[in-house]
Amino acid sequence: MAKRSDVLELAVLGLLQESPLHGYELRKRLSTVLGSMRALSYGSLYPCLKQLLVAGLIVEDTSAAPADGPGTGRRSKIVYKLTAEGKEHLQDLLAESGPSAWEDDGFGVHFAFFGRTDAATRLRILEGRRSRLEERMDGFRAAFSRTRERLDSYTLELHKHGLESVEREVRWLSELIDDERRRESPPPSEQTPQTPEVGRPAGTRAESETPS
Amino acid sequence: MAKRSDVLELAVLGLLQESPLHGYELRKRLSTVLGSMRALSYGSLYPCLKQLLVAGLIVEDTSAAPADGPGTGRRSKIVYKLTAEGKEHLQDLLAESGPSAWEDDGFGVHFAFFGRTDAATRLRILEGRRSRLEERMDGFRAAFSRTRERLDSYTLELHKHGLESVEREVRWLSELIDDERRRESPPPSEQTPQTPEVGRPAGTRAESETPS
DNA sequence: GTTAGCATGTAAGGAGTTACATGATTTT
DNA sequence: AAAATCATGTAACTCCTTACATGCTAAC
Repeated sequence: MAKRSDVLELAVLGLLQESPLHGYELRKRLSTVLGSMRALSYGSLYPCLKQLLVAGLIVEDTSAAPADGPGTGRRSKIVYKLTAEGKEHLQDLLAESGPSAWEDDGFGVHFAFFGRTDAATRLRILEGRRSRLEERMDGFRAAFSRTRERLDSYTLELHKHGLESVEREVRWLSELIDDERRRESPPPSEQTPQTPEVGRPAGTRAESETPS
Repeated sequence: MAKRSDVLELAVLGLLQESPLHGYELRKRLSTVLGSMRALSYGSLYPCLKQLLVAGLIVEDTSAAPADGPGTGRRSKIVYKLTAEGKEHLQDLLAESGPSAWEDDGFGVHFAFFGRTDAATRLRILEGRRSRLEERMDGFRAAFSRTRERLDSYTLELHKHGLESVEREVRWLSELIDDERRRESPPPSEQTPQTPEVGRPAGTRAESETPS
């Protein structure tokens, strides 16, 4: 029942499912693949790996051993891979669609693994995230009108920019949600009822990519 | 030389300069006035106030005492105000234009108090923030082109949205910087050399507010 | 052969949260 | 008078970072 911050756990297991990795490489991917997540330190990563190891969710991948060292078990890299339990646990985490998947960090990580998430969960997470942001917008606007006159212009400008950022993300989410819905129940399909492009996840062409 | 997280310290001192407040009210304003900052708990705020108190930067404001209580010093609210030292220290913090003022949280708080910050510092902070974001953009784009083919569409979509968000903030900052520069050295002023609107900080009309 | 980067870890501590504990004031 | 909200605080705990310690490997 260890807590282990959840998002880090999901991120690590998710990346390891794609391919076995050692810690150093894992950390780099956490920065790049999960753009949302700022680079985390080894001081966080290695203890986390150790916990996952003792929990039996990952193991050292001996099949990738170079076996070129002299004598006793020499290896400079420790490559980890998921166990069966780890895969199962990852599925549980991916099926999670509660508040933890709507938070700034949590959402980014969950979204990054949408390719491995089932459609219904994707939709729940996107909608949860959106209503979370709509709440935040309401708070913004309330503070806005309540204090309208007695805010200096810089504070006002900051609020305006923040509000626009949130509105922008809501629009983005709405497009993604529409895409998901279209995939789930495609329109009556007036002609050529082709399969709904299973290989191509929704949302690939949102905003700014004009159809050539 | 206590560290005290710096941004919280700045936020508290900055708000108290505007008007003396008690802890409960202070916390509400931290959420609204400083929209960037998510609501922080009393478990953080009260210890911070205590530290500022023993550091001599704030004092309990006895002039605001209701004096309606029976007998010995009865008051349910503890109103804090800045001391002379506190004001001085606040000025030092506001003059800070290093990396701590470019970070996500730090920037928001510093920006919120730009009304009390001198022009040169404002410019340095805005430019520092912008180059920080440009670094982040470069990282994004590098990861983008390096892994272009082997990213699933959801991850790609996430990166695209993140990149566009940063680009948008950079444009916003560039407008603010231009405004600041215009205020500092107004153009040769072809006619009617009026004073450069001292009462109205720059950047009040960035984006989306079309001149009516 | 020495610098730079890869690779793995640990110990100490900073910064903030949750949960708890308490009581006053206002509203219903 | 009960319930909600205002108001102040503490203790334990979580999560993460910084700084340190170590050694291997590749490049110059």
